Amino acid sequence: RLRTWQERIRTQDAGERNLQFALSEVERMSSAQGVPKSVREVASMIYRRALEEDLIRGRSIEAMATASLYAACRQEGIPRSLDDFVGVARVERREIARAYRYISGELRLALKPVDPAGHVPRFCSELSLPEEVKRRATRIVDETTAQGLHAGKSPTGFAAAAIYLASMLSDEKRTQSEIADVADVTVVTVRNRYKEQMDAVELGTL
Amino acid sequence: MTDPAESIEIQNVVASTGIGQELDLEALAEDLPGADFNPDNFPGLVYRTQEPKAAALIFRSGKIVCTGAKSIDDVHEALGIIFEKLRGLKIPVEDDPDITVQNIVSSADLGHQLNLNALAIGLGLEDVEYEPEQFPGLVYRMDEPDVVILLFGSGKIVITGGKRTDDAEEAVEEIVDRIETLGLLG
DNA sequence: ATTTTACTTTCGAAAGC
DNA sequence: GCTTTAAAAAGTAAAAT
Repeated sequence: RLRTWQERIRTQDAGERNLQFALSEVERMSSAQGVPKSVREVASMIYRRALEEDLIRGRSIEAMATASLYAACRQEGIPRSLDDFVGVARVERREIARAYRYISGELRLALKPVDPAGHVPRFCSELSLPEEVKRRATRIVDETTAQGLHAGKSPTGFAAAAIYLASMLSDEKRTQSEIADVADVTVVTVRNRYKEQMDAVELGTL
Repeated sequence: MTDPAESIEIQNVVASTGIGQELDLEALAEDLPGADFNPDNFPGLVYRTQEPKAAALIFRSGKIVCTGAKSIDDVHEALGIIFEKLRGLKIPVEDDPDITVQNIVSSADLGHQLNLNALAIGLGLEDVEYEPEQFPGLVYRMDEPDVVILLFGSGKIVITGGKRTDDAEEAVEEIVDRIETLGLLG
């Protein structure tokens, strides 16, 4: 039995081993970030497609695996920022970002821009905020987004600001610092964005 | 309404040329005050001109890259200064070296705020890169003229990748046209 | 809490790893 | 692919005041 196993390892071509490594990395990072199983499968599929299209050769397998996972989250609407994976990946951010652009373009994923509203439920849960705040924050994001106020802004920072505003409006206040921490942005960003949103929305309608 | 094309400002011109003569950069670094030469780091010697302000990368082969100039005339002027400096050092420089503009970076203002999300979808996700997590600008690759345009929520834009002054002008007209057609301008 | 400095993106050439 | 140069756009971050 051992001999057959060793035989298999020996005769396995490098490509197979690399694929296994990539998929195990997808699993590892998914677990670390709590990515659902269905999305991990999409990530595996994206990576296999990239392999078929010969997009992997000459590039970092780790970066391509991470990019596949991030792309899968984007495609499936599971809000996770690229920085969430930078923390668990073994390659630097710059390389992951480049790999993501490459995969996204070559595989024609045509992913739509991130909707800041997608981050609201997750952040609210981590802050133990009630449903009411979540609904208000989502409404603030939807309203300001419809005005195009989010153009060029960080989706996580934008969502964080709306939650800060909503939490105050609902008498469930969380400090800028608490919110900034779960969103992984600075208090300065929360402050800047929430001031803009404050001016843009009709407080009475919330 | 002011024409966006008239707001175009050239910010940087990159050009290449050559003096048709091999150079000893070690010696040149000694003779040229202000020259930076770190061969371990980069093979080119860096020399900066004050007026017009520009930076030149001078290579052992005698080829030179000039960057930072605000106009094509400034590129010629800056390189002219460098040619004279070299001649002053008894280095033979061709009479009138060919100077090739490789890239022109321009900025402009469309005069209206832009909804980049809507624009990303409208212009076609295939030709667009818009990742606000990473960078606030929308990157649009245009075919004709062959340039890359960075569009911001403020309506300010950057045009780069063009080799002719006209490229930026044509690009602005084209992008304004496309945005208007989409009903996303103003 | 505000100011300054710095990094993100796009582009191109150069010589060489 | 990287190294270096310069420049704009606007957002974000970190260090300094």
